[in-house]
Amino acid sequence: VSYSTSPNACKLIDVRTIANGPQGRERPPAPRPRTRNARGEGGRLREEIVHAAIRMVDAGRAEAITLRAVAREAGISAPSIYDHFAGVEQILGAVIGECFLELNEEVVAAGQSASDPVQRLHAGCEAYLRFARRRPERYALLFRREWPADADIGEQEKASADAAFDTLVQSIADCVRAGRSDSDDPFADAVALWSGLHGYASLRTMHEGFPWPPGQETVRRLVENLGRIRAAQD
Amino acid sequence: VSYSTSPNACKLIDVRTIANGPQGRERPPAPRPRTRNARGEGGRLREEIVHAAIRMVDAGRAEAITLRAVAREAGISAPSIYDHFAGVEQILGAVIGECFLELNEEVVAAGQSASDPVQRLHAGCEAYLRFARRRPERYALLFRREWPADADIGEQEKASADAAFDTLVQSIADCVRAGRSDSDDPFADAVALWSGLHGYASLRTMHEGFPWPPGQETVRRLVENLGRIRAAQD
DNA sequence: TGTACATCAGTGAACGCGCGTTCACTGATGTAC
DNA sequence: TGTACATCAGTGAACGCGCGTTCACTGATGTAC
Repeated sequence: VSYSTSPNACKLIDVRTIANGPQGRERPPAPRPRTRNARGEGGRLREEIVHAAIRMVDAGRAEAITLRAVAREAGISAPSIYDHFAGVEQILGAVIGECFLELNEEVVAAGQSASDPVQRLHAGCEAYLRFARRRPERYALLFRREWPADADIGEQEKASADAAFDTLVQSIADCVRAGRSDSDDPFADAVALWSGLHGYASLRTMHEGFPWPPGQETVRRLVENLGRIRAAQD
Repeated sequence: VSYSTSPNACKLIDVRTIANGPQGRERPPAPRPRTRNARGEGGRLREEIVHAAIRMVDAGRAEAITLRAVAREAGISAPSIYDHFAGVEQILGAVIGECFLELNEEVVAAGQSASDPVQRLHAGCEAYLRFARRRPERYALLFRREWPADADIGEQEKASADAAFDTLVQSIADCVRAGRSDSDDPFADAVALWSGLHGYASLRTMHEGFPWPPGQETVRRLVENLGRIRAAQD
């Protein structure tokens, strides 16, 4: 049953025409009709809500995320949200959790790609910055907002964050073992390197007018200097 | 003429008591009465508005900044704003401009404090991070929000930003000249260093639970590695 | 096999609120005559 | 010196809007008897 031919749709249009008087205000964009989930599948709406919110983030409308706006984007009525979330903060928490997992998984995967430890370190850092460049709105959501107090970041997210940061620490430690880094404290140097990566990702997207050094130049400096990489001896 | 004894104040209270019915809702916090500016001094209100907004930022209520909320904080009626600003974005632009000047001036001043170039570099970077630690809400306003499109950052602000960044570049260049840095490109290294400082300032205030290395440890690593400082030869 | 009922997956209308913006106004102070 | 007037620095009431939240409801689908 499509929207334009359903009896309900006709009724809606009639009512609005009358309510708006003869001059007739512009009709709001027709909400695509949503076939409700089958019995027992009600939980699917939770996913749909989260993905509607992610679509808003990706479209640069993160600031406009409200309970009603997410409901509109998801094609449902506002009260339906409450079956799945206590409020808009919980939705944002779920969005942050999902994006956070995505970032961490990409970093970990990249950190396993090469055999040379210096290359692995570069690959992990580049993966981090690639995410920030490919999904600037998601990255901003993750690192330029306060996380809602009850974001309820789960064990899975915490573990993935630990794994991603550990990729960095271990890469530096591997470089030390291979005689390619002078780091005296891989953890402390990883903290500094993460700071550098985040700062660059953040400033780069914010201040587009700044005369940034070209290409991978800054990443290279961050990784080599903060990872205390020593030239290969071959 | 104090609020409680002025005829106007009495009238207001009466009206409210009647409007709220006999049960009487809680009265809103009495707005301290504001003696209006003298004739010809109307421009002062602009400053008062900006400082009301800064107070809100410092109180952690930056997200709650609206035209009406700023007016309340300033002790004036909402329409009075329009004599001085086109809207809340212009207020925020002025706030950002003022905070930006403050940060840049502190960095420049610190960068002139010592005679040893390595000490000057450290001093400038520490001043940057000190601002972020002392005024975390202002720092977040400057670097974790989009700036309003019509923020109208003036020439003065641009010049001070250039001066502050130049302090960084010149400090590194001075270190090179003094044989204390291996930098082959002070500008590119300053970009990396600024990234590191911003990233650290930003992450440090955001993720308080993280096991940050103690004290100045991370700053030291950022400055020495990204500034490519060589040990003194004495 | 039929049928009454329970459950599920939502909806529509309504509420009170704070918001941005407009409009006509107020009351003190300076100024021209 | 007096007085009418202009200007300045704001105010108060009102508007329409989108918001979060509540409530009673709807209509399809499964289930017990």
